[in-house]
Amino acid sequence: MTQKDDFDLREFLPYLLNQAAEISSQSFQRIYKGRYGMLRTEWRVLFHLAIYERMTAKDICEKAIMHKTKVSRAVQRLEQRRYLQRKPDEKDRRHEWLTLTSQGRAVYEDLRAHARQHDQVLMQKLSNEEITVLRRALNALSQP
Amino acid sequence: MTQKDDFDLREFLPYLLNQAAEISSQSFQRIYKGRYGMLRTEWRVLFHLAIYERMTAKDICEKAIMHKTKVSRAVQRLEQRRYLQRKPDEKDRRHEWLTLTSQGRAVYEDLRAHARQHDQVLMQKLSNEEITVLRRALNALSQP
DNA sequence: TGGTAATAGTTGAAAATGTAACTAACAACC
DNA sequence: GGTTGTTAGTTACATTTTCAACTATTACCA
Repeated sequence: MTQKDDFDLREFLPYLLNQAAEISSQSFQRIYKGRYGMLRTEWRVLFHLAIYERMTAKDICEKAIMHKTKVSRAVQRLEQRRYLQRKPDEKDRRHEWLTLTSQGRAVYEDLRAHARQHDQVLMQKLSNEEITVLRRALNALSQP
Repeated sequence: MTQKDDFDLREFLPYLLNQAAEISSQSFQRIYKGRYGMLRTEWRVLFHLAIYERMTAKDICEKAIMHKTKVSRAVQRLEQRRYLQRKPDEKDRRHEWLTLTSQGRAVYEDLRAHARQHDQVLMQKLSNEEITVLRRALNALSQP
């Protein structure tokens, strides 16, 4: 198991990004899964609604880069748990406006605290300068 | 859809990492999926074997940070397509040594060229300094 | 106005993944 | 030597995700 070949997989950005994303998500995943039995798709929808307050499923698809069926099912489950409410748009009844219930907001507040803490731990692995550059670079790469 | 709240989801590292990983993987995914009907797990195994030449499934689990069932199934499919061969270890028959066939190597050569090209495109979004720091940061974050 | 196209969102079946239990081979200890 | 524990890898089943087809509503335009 020795390395040959001039193409170093460990420098291939999609690979590196995937590894880092996977690992850095894991311990946070344990939190929302353990405390609320939530899936990754669900916390993503929850967080988006908490921050933007009022969105349609379409908005979430675009912001979170999730497929509409994923969003649709996450919304269903969050609604069942009474974490969000749907309200059809009066003008265009194809749209449904989604907002968190107070219960949903409470869950968000709790998870947000953990997210912050988790972020702190991750950032301890990096210098301030690295964090700044990393954020900038990740944002640049997230533009399709 | 206005923003409130002091915690900015868009600065949360696992979120940023996931977005960047997702977007930057997509166009490459179209390539290995379109040309060879491969899954992400499969190209990951293929690349590892191409680079390290000779590994056990366990080795791949560790290097690629993939669960053993994922690796097991990816290996099965790659074997069915005659991209790799298994050979039990003589000393310890719990281990199986995996190597690419010439066909598997040909597929790798092809995908590697695309990977390089894809990486170039991604890196055009970043400065040289950003690339350096990004790689270092991603490696740091990938240590569990 | 009526007919076609486009959009938001849902659903069902197929594919992929995660979890836990399993087999087979070896190790270690008595 | 036999029992117990450990390790590599597979399998079965439940959960999630993907893909394509679907409904319902609005937009476009002759």
